[in-house]
Amino acid sequence: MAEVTIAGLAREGGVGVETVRYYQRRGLLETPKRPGGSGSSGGIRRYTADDVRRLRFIRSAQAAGFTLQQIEELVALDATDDRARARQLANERIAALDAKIHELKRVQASLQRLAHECGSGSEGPCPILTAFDPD
Amino acid sequence: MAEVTIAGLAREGGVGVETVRYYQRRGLLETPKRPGGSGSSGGIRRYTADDVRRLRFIRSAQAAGFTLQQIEELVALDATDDRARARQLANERIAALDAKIHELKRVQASLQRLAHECGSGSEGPCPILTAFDPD
DNA sequence: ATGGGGGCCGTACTATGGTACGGAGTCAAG
DNA sequence: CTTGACTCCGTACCATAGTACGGCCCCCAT
Repeated sequence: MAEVTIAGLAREGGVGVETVRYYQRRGLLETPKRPGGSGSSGGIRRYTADDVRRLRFIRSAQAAGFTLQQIEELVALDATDDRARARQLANERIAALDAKIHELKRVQASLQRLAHECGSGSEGPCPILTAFDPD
Repeated sequence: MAEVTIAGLAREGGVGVETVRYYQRRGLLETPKRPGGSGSSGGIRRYTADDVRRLRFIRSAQAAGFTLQQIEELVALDATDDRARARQLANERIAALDAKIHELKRVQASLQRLAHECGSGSEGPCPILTAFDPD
């Protein structure tokens, strides 16, 4: 893949340009040097496949429930080889995801019950407020 | 259960007093009348088991991924018996939860792979940045 | 060489879901 | 009948994760 401008990077990562710039400000993405060899304030930055990977990593980690701050730590960790810490963060998150998945299933079941009770005909109360009650 | 003050309601719902007041401002919880029969600016409000149920409903619905705005609609809906709309909201959320659960499982698997690859000994790169790569 | 579409940068604004604060009122126990 | 804990209310502030804007610069095609 050829090097791209910030708009290309954003497109590859499925985010907006402003989001990329925001991640740079947060230190999650590097800001490559401007090739300013001749001009007064430099040229246009170019981004590599590595940058795309990193941006995608951020999005996946976010989907995993990591906050940007934690992702900051993960990115830093990738450089330092502190395996123990990396394992710790991963395991913490795995446990948290386990809990989250179970909770989502629980509320999903409640919703299914609600949709069912609410679904037939148009009689009766359709008890929204008690939908989650006897969990 | 006897009637309680706002602190009791908050405790029952597992939130802070300020959060209860915030929900009242948002119209998610009702604000009972102050028993101001005799004084200059009324007394202290009392909350019932119904209010506790409602507060718990809000928390569960939030856990289900509804925003407070959507919960506002659900609460309003409970009064109007618009079954079709209630069913629609429930089904939308069920589908969204399905997608979310699958995504969480996916990233959880990636984390498990990461923890495993990162877990033995202390050699090699421990590829955090590529942990989510070949999804 | 010029015009337009990006890129660059700082700063400001947004939405969501709270959390904190200060002053005044109220209530129950000692 | 005072003290101290709690309530009430308005308003202000916070963190998170962006999103928008305006001015300037750069680069490439026409």
